[in-house]
Amino acid sequence: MNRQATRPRAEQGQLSIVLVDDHAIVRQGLRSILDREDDMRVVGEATTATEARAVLDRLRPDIVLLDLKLGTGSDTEGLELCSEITANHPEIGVLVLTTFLDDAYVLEAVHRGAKGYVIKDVDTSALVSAIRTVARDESAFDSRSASVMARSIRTAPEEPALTEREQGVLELLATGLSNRIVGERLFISETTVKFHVRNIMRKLGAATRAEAVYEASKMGLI
Amino acid sequence: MNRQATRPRAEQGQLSIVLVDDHAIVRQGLRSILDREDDMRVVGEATTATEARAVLDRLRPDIVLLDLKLGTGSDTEGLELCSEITANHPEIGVLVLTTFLDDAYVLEAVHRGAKGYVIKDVDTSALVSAIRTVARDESAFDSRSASVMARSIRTAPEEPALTEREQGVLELLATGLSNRIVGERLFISETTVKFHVRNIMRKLGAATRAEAVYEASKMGLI
DNA sequence: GGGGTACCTGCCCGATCGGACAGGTACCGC
DNA sequence: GCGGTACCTGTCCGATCGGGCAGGTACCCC
Repeated sequence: MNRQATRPRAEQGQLSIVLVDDHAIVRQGLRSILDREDDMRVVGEATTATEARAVLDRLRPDIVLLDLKLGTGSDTEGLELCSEITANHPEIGVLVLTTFLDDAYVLEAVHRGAKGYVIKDVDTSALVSAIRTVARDESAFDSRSASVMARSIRTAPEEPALTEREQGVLELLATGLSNRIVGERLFISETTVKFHVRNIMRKLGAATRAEAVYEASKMGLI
Repeated sequence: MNRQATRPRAEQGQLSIVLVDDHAIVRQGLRSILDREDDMRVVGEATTATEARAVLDRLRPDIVLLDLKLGTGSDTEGLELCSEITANHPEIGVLVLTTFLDDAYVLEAVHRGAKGYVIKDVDTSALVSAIRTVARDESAFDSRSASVMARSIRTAPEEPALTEREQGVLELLATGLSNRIVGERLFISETTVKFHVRNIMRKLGAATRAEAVYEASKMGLI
């Protein structure tokens, strides 16, 4: 790989990088790829969010390669970590490097300040170049996550955003309960349940409760 | 890592290994881990099923580390490859090494002759030991996939196993179509659709179409 | 031939749904 | 106070669903 004209900001002219990923295999692979680049240096690793907080506080790297899916803890732990890093250490560039492309995750990561989003099946040169891009404080999104963002912008106007009540009704719908029974469970009238069901269907663009449940399930709402 | 008593069957007393994975990072990580073991040797790599067929025919390794999720092609491409390898080269040990634990995938892989199933977030020593286990023609399943198999055996009697027709009906249900419209789409009568819908609900243990769609969505049927 | 399965169809009926009306309370920000 | 939102309730009605009944064809395996 040829050197780039840009100059990183780390101590000896090298980009310092921390890896946050719960897969030893992946960390090993990244190390071995990045160690070949003489302007990059992997200075630390973390396997959990807690570990990452400590490591980043101490090492203050230029770049964090962050896998959103950390084995331990909740699904959103990686996203929360992402927020924290960009809030507490705005000088650190967060490059999300994860396995699957999930529309919601891409957008969420961007909201939370990630400077790039790359899927793990990119080839090594694309990854290395994404890191250099983030180091220049530019955005590095692979073509697929970029198209997710573009689609989100095009279709952004209409956001589902269910209310708490609707969420509760939706969850009971998914278990196959009738409006009357849902009402009994939530201590509201059947009429009110029908009211909420209609709003849920409208917000999710569904024609029937079955489709609403399907869409909600796809979107991870239930 | 200490040597094992068992003797592998490769040419110079080494286990020959082929990696099949579409992620360059993962291949790199595996290489760098396995190259440290003096009784193992990575002799080839493949990123697609087609490539894997050619590589395996030529190299006949002792072990294949196979990622079921190959970027290109259908979701089942990895599984089909698994069948082919065990059918055409029964002497090759297939160790599935994949990212997520999916009950259906574990069971399917076992059916198709995989000798082991390991999730990528295992630590390196567990992986190395799984490879040695498969080389001895024994089974190497991590605790989680083993428990999936155990659960499947316990709950095996009742399997959903939708028929093709039911699958087709289910997919249209999820899009919010009524029985009548589903019938029009599939060129069958509304009565027949109702017949299938009832069978789907029975098999999935659902009381309504909405619950059926939810369960199916959770199980990855749609 | 018998048994199993997937598949297809009809009729009937009560329960439920989806939607269109028309109301109400409570809280919050300007 | 006024607008906005979330929430709650009712009545009416046609369409749809869920389930019980009874039948059919075709295929494969033993």
